[in-house]
Amino acid sequence: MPRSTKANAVRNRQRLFEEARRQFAARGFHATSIGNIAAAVGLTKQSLLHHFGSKENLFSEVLEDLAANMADRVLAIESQDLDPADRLEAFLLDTLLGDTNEQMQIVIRELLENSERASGARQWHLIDYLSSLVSMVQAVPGNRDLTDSEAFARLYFLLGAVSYFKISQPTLQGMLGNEQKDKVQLAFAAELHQFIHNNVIHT
Amino acid sequence: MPRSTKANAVRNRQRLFEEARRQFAARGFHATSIGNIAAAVGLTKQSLLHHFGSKENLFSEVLEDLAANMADRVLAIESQDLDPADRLEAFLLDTLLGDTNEQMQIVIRELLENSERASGARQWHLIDYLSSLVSMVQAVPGNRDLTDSEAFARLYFLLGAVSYFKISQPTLQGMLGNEQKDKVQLAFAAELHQFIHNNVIHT
DNA sequence: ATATTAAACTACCATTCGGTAGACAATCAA
DNA sequence: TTGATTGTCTACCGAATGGTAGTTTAATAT
Repeated sequence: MPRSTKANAVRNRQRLFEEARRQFAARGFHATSIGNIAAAVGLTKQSLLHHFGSKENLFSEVLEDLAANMADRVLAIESQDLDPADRLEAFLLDTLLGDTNEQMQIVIRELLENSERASGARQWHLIDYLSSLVSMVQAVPGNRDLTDSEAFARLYFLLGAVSYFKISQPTLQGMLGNEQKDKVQLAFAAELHQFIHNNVIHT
Repeated sequence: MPRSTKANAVRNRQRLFEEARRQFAARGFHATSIGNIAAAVGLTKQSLLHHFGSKENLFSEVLEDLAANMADRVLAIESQDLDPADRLEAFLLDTLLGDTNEQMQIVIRELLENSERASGARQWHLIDYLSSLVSMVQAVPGNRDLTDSEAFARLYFLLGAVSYFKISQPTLQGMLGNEQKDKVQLAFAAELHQFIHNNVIHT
């Protein structure tokens, strides 16, 4: 039984990382123990510390990866040839329906943490993300006359609705059952569509 | 120096309770220690346990109080003589601008927890709350033809936007500064108003 | 072949946590 | 007055946590 192979090392590091992201998203930073993360992938806590140095480091790495992935998603949408309104809707639908569960959970947990600890440079990842999205909102024909604050508010309105709905999924399923939950999700997407295209003057 | 007086006992219990709500909202269940709560009001952990039995009990009591307060707020709005659309807007503005910070934080934390632990009977408090709000949405003239799923989706859209915006306040302040944040909040409220009154056929 | 580095392990440490046990003082009921 | 109850305390326990130290094994470089 080999106790260390170079081939598995990078793979193990990746598995630890993904398990960490999963647990941080599901339970939050404090409630997650590095021992649990390591055990979940069949390693020990000390192997995890060997790869990542400390729990804080590991978490920071998760946050950086998350920010990069969110930026990638925006870029992927922006590279598509769509009308501004459709582009905005495509982004929100991607956020709503795509594999963004863990990201949304972690972002919201960070928003909650910000009321207590200063939380240093982390939010500066967020500001670039939001800026590009505000531009996306302002590009919609009906929104050209909006001030920056108004565009930001409209974006946050949409983003908040989608994020909140996303993290409510397990609760809604438990409350309404599976079919009803799907119906509501369909109606929610329609709501989104209507809101975005409401003021657009089609040319 | 008296170590126990009946007069202070009930007051101490109340102070422990409020400090607990504050810390649970700000840090979450796991990251909050009963020792910290007790120390913050000048008592010991064991006094807290005397009053509340266990950390779980204390938290449950906070949740019950929170549910009662949310229901009260709905009732207070419902008792006002307002048009249905104005009533819905009044409720959302109360949620947005009122002293509901800790409540929103705790509710969202519970929504996040629901992805991991079963979280038993807690969500059944939520369902009554949401039901009364769905009725409020359906009472708006323009919404009479909505199915239950559609009304629920519209409510959740609004409630999500407001909740997310509410808990983002500290982050927004740090990101935008105080004046900009207030401008955005004003624009957000306008957004809310427009969304609610958009489809209303005024009679 | 040998030395070095990397990756995993066992063992341990200091701290913190929730909770229990028991003592002591203050209030109230008899 | 006396006995019981209540509120608070000090002291302690077992479990879990993040992290350190040191060891062993496999791969790599010279």
